Amino acid sequence: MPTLDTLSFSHDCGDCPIRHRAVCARCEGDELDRLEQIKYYRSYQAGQTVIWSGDRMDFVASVVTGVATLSQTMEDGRRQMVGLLLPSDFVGRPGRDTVAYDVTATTDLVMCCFRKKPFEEMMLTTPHVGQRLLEMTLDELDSAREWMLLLGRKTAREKIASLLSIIARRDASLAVKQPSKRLVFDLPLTREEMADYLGLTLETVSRQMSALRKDKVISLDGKRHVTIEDFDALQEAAGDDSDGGMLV
Amino acid sequence: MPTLDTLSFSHDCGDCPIRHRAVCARCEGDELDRLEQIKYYRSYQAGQTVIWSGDRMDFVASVVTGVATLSQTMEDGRRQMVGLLLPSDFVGRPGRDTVAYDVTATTDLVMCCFRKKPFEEMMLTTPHVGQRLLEMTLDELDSAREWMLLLGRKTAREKIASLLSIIARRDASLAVKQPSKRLVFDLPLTREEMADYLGLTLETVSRQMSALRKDKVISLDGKRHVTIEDFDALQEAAGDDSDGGMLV
DNA sequence: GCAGAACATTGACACAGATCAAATCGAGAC
DNA sequence: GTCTCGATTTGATCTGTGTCAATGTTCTGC
Repeated sequence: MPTLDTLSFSHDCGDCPIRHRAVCARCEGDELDRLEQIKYYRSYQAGQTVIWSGDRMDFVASVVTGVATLSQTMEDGRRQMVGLLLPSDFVGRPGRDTVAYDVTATTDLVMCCFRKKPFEEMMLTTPHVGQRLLEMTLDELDSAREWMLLLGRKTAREKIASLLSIIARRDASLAVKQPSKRLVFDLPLTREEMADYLGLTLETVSRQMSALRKDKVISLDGKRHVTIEDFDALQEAAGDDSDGGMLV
Repeated sequence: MPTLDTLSFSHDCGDCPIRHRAVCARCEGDELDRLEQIKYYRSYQAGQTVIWSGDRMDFVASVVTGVATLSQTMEDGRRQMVGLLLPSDFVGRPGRDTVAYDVTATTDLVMCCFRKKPFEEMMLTTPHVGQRLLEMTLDELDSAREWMLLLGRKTAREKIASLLSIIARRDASLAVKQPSKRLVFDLPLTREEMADYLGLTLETVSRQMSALRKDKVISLDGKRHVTIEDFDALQEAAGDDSDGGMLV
């Protein structure tokens, strides 16, 4: 079960967005200065492509606000999303200089970038940055594997419920603090993007959203504003090996 | 396109199997001695479970000979393979002490293990071990994402062709050196395991294997011994964004 | 060589989700 | 307000893969 810890933000970072996931939590003095020197911000509009697969990528980055996706496309146009980047997520591969995926902004997006060369040099001299990056990569590998279970074995309804649950856990306005049960958030994805995430068609996504609404698991206000009426029922529908909390 | 480099063995390691993927290629003197001290071998028979999901795992390891799988199971028994470990592959997560997947030997298996605690200490004092581990983890993440495309968007025939191509590239007796075209190897997986890899049922796997045989893309000698009659046709059938070689 | 078990193939049929098509909704432009 | 266009929903139908069931093959131990 993914710990809330790895999923939650940690906005104690003031000026240094990469601390969103605490890459430099243990950096001090000099090291912070060095990070400051190689960092800059980039903004993209909803729908804009950040980089195309195969392009040279000369920076690594952390999402500050907005949502981006990684996706792969086959020659005939079939598309599969392989990464969903929410605020605090990291993108970029120290040690490789072209990207293997299209990176797209699905909402307006601000990223905090670090020029790659100096970042890599910093990794060599500052071991805990590399260690933190390893942890983050292992977490991503875990979530990729969870995603594989979803793609390979879950039904359409379970896929939708899983996606809503994933987004809710990270994105839900924490204002609504009722431990589980009702959660409110805005979907950062179109039906088509949801379909690309889940390995479905957009029509199936739409039908299953309607079905969950009819079953009173969620309710919709407009197309994007979602209320999860019963989080436990949603988890149930997601087919997750739950036990809800940390019991057992 | 996965480089042959990341896929090929590197058996220049003599006594130190972890060098299979060159974790300690740059280790010398003292460091090698330390690795020697914390290492030991384990053997498993085909079909044996190495560890169950949720168990404590107090070692990290490298596959010396044989094949192992990582898989996830849902409460109702649906199963998805999420990792395939061939010789030279690494398993284990420094920094986390329980496993999230069942690890199973699908053939007789020998692993070279390192006790985790001292291995982690070694990572702290020997940065290049951590760096190499980061590279390996990033490679695994790439292949997990390739796998996600397969699970989410490929047809049954494309899935089978992709799997055969993946195994062939790593496993094929390199004796048969004809650049592409004919390749011979033994499948290390049963039809059911192939199905768990691909998100299919074993019946569909069997039917598609028969179809590829009828179309003269492969031929079978017994159930397990496979000859790829036309590697290009197989790649074609896999729907891979090829261009076959390094042209373009 | 034979019995039994595990593994694999093949067939008939069912159904979840894809495809094709049409209707409806909603946000911005004017 | 209302026009427009993309996003979404809904409907009708088709199809690839799953399911259930029977049969065939290969390997092991005796």
